[in-house]
Amino acid sequence: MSLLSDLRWRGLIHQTTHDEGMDAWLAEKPRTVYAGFDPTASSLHVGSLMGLLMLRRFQKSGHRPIAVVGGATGMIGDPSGKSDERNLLSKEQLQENVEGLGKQMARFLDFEDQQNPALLVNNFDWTGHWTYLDFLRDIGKNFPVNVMLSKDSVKSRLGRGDDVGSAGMSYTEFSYMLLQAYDFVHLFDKYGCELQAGGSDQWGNITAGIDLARRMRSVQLYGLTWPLLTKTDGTKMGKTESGAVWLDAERTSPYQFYQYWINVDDADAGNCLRLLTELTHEEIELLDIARVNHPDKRDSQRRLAEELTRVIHSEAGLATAQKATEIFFGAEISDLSDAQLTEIFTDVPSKTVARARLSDEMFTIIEALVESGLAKSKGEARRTVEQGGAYVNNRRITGIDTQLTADHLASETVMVLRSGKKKYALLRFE
RNA sequence: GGGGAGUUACCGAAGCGGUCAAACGGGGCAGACUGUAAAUCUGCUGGCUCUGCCUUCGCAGGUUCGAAUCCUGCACUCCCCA
Repeated sequence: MSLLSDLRWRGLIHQTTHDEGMDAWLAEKPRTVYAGFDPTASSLHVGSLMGLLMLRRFQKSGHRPIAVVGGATGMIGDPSGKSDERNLLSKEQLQENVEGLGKQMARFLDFEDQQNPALLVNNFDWTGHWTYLDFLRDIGKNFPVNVMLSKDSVKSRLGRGDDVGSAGMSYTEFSYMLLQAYDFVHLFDKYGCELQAGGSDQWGNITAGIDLARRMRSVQLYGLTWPLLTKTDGTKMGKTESGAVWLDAERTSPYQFYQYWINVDDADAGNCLRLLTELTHEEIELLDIARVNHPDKRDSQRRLAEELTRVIHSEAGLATAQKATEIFFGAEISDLSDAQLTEIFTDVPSKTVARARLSDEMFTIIEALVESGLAKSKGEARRTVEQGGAYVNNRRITGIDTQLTADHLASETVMVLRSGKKKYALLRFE
């Protein structure tokens, strides 16, 4: 099956510039394809997954992917899909973000491949040196304003001009598409890049690049967009109550990341499997059937979480996330090492307590709950125990007067306390 | 400037001399149920060295054997009239 028909089957094609000929064009020889990434944050998040995976799919089919971070365009702010003028980031902030993003991309793309290594570039490198006059002469000359005005990204903003509060767009943002269009031409010149992929909101910018290349170089370039990743309830994928789901383990631990996908709605699971994994069509269809017959097993979510966590946090990160899941959902904790526990409970608050208290003093479950912060007062701790909500190493503690001793340690120095179903805390005895 | 109403625990809101750590609702916490969802049901919900003691009812004083409840002053909020 060809790459393009696979993408179509998955629902990953929103629009292409050549619905008819692109398949054959891609089959003809390895092509170079690029997608852009917005450096407004120092880490990639779930929203960037589509682009990264798209490039990865192309690379696996033998094409050469180029990831472009928008060091220059990020300074301007892409108006596409935005209802308001964007705040500009400082150059230093952008530089930092660009570096952060590069590291994460290596998880998706192979930069070492002999045949078609991926490439990571920053568009500031070929945009930064332009002077305003030169840019207007050489690039701006090729942009008819009437065409620019007809782009959706511009129209939707201008239409809002008479609304109170959110007025129009600045000249800066209006110029954004020139920069992105020039990126495409530059990448064609330097790397022979002939295809640009992007989210459906990038259509206008992509076609602007194709037009520019036709005018400046008399070549025909290609473009395709993928649909926006949304949930059936209309909300954005990758958002939780506590904020975005990041691809950086420092911001979103592998466990949290894994859990996010485990909790995907049944209604969204099939779509996610298609859009975000590389599972075969057969396997996805089997999961569809399983989801209808045994929704409670949640095989789809499990598989989705597994695939994505593996790509982003590697096999080891996946193992940690799964072990943590097992433990967070009730498995008794014993015979683990400090290191293992620390890894599993990265998201959990911990407190250090003098080891002597385990042997010399009376250290009761009540004190432990208060000490760890799980209970605000001894009264609250007492209540929790009385109601059967107190656990040490996931084993329920029933007696209010229960003494904790070295026997209650889950590892060399750590004890795992839990209040209720999900609230955990660690006590380290040193 | 004049007149009136109010200020109670995390929030809303009862209580108007002892039986008030203070009804009720929401929230929160725990338990049961469950697919790590939602709903539902049950219990708890000031602190402590816990059959008792301590601190809470805008703030400061006072009356009384005894005050969240009565009196005085102060602060803030709201409403009405100018």
